[in-house]
Amino acid sequence: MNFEQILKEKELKITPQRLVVFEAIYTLKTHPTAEEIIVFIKERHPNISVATVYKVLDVFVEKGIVRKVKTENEVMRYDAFMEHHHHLFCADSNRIEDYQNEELDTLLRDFFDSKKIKGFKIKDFQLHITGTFKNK
Amino acid sequence: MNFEQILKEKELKITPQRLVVFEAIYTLKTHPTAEEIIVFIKERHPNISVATVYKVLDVFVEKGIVRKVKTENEVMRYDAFMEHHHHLFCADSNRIEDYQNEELDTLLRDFFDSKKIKGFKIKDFQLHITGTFKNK
DNA sequence: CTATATGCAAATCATTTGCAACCAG
DNA sequence: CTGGTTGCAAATGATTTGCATATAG
Repeated sequence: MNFEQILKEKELKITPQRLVVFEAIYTLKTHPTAEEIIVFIKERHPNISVATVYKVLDVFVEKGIVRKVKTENEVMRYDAFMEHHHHLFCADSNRIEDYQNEELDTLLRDFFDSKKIKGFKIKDFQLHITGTFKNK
Repeated sequence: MNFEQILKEKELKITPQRLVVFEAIYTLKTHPTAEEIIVFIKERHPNISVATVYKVLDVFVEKGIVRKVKTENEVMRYDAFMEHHHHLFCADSNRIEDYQNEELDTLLRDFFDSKKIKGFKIKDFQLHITGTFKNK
């Protein structure tokens, strides 16, 4: 894949910094943190600014070149509901709702019982459903 | 549910602060942030310390009384892999791997086609699979 | 009593911002 | 040229920490 091509398609200027951030993300295949990307970059381009890396990453996410992975945190949120359940995330706001469905759980459990994931032992799974709420 | 009972079971001392945090989380049904919990609490107990709320929440999570909801952020992570896919989260480390499976996607798509979620329009879904990696 | 828990203020740490200088198109 | 980009240093904001004091059991 050609970085310059992608930038051009997204109507972004081709700058050395952007190419370098691209290179870092594509070389680090481990869902790197911004921190890790910065370390990687600093090794070969000590002059690039931390703020610039963040800015470039923001633009990339905005343009759909790169995706943020949902992980444990954020502004941390707590859920008192301890039963196995899934979540509905509103695409337009911070609203989150619980979603529980026995049938879905059975479906998934059966699926993973028959189709194991090589080298991975499943403890639990949770579906993150993104969309929009109609009411309210 | 009896808060004092739960604390006792978990071998935690029953303190007014813990009861108040409990009350906040159970009253706020919106997956509150620590911030929101603190605001709620401050209104009725202006004397409780912010640091204490964080400490209490940490203990609750540790003891399995409350759960952190996985959301967009954390120390933010970026993924260059833009195709629809799921994630394997290592329970013991920060390792995350992509997981892609056509069959699973079809299964889920079919499920949600027949079983709509009331008041919610699904745009996308992503399965967060937690477990342990055998190798490495 | 004694280990735990709390409160305070200072410290951390990722991320953001403001703004002047820079450079891609 | 000229607006989009960069770099710097300072600002922000959530969360944590150290430590002296308070308190549950």
